[in-house]
Amino acid sequence: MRGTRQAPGHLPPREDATGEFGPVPVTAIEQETGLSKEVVRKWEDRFGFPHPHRDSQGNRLYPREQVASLRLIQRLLSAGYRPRMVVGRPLDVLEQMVADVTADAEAGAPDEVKRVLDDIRQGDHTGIRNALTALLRRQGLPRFVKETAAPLSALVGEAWLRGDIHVFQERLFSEALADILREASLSASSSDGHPRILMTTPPGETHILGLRMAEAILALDGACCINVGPQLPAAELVLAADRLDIDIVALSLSLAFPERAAAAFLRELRKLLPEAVEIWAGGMGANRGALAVPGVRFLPDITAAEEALKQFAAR
Amino acid sequence: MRGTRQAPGHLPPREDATGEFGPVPVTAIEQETGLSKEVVRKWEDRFGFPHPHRDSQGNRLYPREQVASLRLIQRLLSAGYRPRMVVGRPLDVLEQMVADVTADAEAGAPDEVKRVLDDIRQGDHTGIRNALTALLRRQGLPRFVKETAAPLSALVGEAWLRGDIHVFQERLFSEALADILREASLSASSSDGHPRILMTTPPGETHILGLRMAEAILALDGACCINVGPQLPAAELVLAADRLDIDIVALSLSLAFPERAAAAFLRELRKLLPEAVEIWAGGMGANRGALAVPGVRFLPDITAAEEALKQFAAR
DNA sequence: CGACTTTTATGTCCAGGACAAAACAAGGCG
DNA sequence: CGCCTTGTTTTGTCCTGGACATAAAAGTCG
Repeated sequence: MRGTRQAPGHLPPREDATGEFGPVPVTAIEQETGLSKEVVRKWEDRFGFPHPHRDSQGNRLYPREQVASLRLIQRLLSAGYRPRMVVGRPLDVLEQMVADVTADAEAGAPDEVKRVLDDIRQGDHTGIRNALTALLRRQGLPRFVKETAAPLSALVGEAWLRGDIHVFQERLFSEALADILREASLSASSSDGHPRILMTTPPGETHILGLRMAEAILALDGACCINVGPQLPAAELVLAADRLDIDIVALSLSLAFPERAAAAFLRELRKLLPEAVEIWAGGMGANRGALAVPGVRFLPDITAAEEALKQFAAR
Repeated sequence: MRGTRQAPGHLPPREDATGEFGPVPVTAIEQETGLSKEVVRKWEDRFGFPHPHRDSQGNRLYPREQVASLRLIQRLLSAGYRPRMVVGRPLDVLEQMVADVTADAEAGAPDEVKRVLDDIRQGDHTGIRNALTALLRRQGLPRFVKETAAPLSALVGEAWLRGDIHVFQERLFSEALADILREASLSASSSDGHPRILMTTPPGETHILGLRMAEAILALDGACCINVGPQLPAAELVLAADRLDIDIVALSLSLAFPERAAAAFLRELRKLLPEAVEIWAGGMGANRGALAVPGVRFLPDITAAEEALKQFAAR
C-alpha cells in the first residue's frame, strides 16, 4: 500500500524515567490498535474514554496505559463484545475478560509447541528456526502446518495481545515461520499445476502467515499458487485474475480485520470477478458469523482448504 | 484505514455501459490512490479539484476520471512535484508529465534486465522466476544483486510510476525476487556469524527489497543477519538489540519515506541505543542531502555496505 | 554565491453535528 | 414457544469550516 500513513512529523515516543515511553499521538493509535482515530474520538465523546492529555497545541496525547486498554478493547470487540460493554472498563477488568475469552489454549498445546513458545519468549533467534525446521522434517508438511504452525501462530497472537511477549519476539517467530513455509512451498510447487490459485489479502490486512500456510499445503497437493503479496486492491485483483488465467482467488482474513470491511470487500470482489473464478476466504477472521457472502467459499481451517481443493479437482 | 463503509447493495461500484465503474465514495479513494481523505478534501477547498458529485445524503462520490487524475497526481508528488503544480491539471497533461518524469532509463539497461522486464510486462509468473534464478546462478550473488536486482527494482518502480505496468505485475516481480534473495540469504547465513546485524525499516516504511539485498550480501560475507520484518517501532528495536546481542542495526529507507520522519527516527534511535551499537542506513532514501545524523553511517549502495562490513571486521 | 529570515504552501488535527446501517428489544401471530 | 415484523438504541463514518506547525520557496544581506 503506497500511501500508508507515515509517522508524524514530530517524535511520538518520548522517554520517561521508567524507560517506558510517554504519551503517543493519535496517529500512533491507529498503527498500534487498528482503531481509526475517528472512532476513538467518538468513544471519548460518548463514553468518556479514552481521556488523552493534550500537548501545547491542543492535540491529543494518549498515555501508554490507555493505549493498552484500547488494544484489549479491540480484541474484545473482535470477539463479539459491543463497545458499550467494554469501552471505559478498567485495565485489569479488560485483562480478565480477554483472559476468559482466550481461555488457556496454551495449557492444552502439545509439548513441541510449548517448547517453541519458550524459544520465542527467550528471543532465541536460531533456536526458533531450528526447532521449526526439525518439526517440519519430523512431521511432514501437512501435519507440521496443521499441528504446529497454525496453533503456534494463534498462541503467539494471543500472547502478544496479552502483553506476554514483545513485538520483536513475535516478529522473530513470524519471519522464521514465513521462511520455512516459503521454502516448503517453493520445493512443492509446480508451475504448471492445477488449479491456478491467486493468493493475497484485502487492502488493510497485513497478516500473511495464514496465507503462506495455505499456499504450502495447496502447492503440495498439486495446485499452482501465485502469491502477489498482501493488500492487493480489488481492481488489480480482477485484472490479475484475468491475465494470469486464475481459477481461484484465495484470501486470508485475520481477526484484526474489521468484519464490515471484509464483507464489503468480498461482495465487491464477487461482483467484479467472472463467475467462473471462485473466491475462497480463510483465516481466523473468516469464520465469524455475519460473513455470509453468496458466491464466496469460507474455509475455517487448513483441512477445509484441502477438502475444497479435492472437490475442485473432482470436477 | 478501517472499515469501508458500504451499504449492501447500492453504494460504490456500479457497472455502466462501458464496463467501467461508476462514482466511488471517499473510502475507495484512500485505497485506490493512497491519498488520505483529509488531503483530498483540502485540495477540493484549495484548488477546486477534485469536484465530486454528492449522493442523496451529501456524501462525496468521485467520478472514475477524477480518480484516475488523483492517481497520476500521487505519482507526480512522489516524483517531487508540489500539489500546486499538478492538482487540477487536465488528465492528458498529467499523463504527459508522468511520461516526461520517468524518461527512459530503460534504454541503457543490460539485455538480461530488459528481458526480465518483458516477462514482467507479460505477467509471466514462472518466466520471471526462472529468469532471475538463472541470472543468479550465472552471475553469482554479489554481481546478481548489484547488476541485476538493484537496477531492475529501480526500473520496475519507475515503470509503475509511469503506469507502464500494473501493481500486480510489480508484485509478481517483488515476490519472486524476495523469494530468491531469501533463499540465497538462508543458504549463506551462519547463525554464529559476526557481526550480528539486526535488519528492519522504520514504522511507515514498507519497502523491503533493498533490505533483503543487503541481507543476502552481508550474510555471504559472514555476518549474522537477523531480520525482524519491516516497521519495527523504535522502542522495540532497542529492546531487540539488547536481547539479541546486536552489534549493528541496519535500516532501509526508500525515497517515498519522508526525509523529516527519517531524520527524526534516526536521531531518536541514536539516543536510545547504546553507543556500542552501530546504526547503518541504506536505500534510495538514505543518500538525500539533509540526512546527516551524527552516529549514523549512511550507505548509498550495496558496495558501501560491503565496505562498511569489511571495516567493521577489521576492528 | 551562501547563510539567514520571511512568506507561502501544505498536511494534519480539532470540534461538534448529522445520518444510515447494524444490533438489539419488543410486540404480534402462527 | 418460535419466528417474523417493527420500533429503538447503538455505533461507525462523513461533513463543514477552522487552526496551526512545519516544509518549501522566495527574499535579503553579508
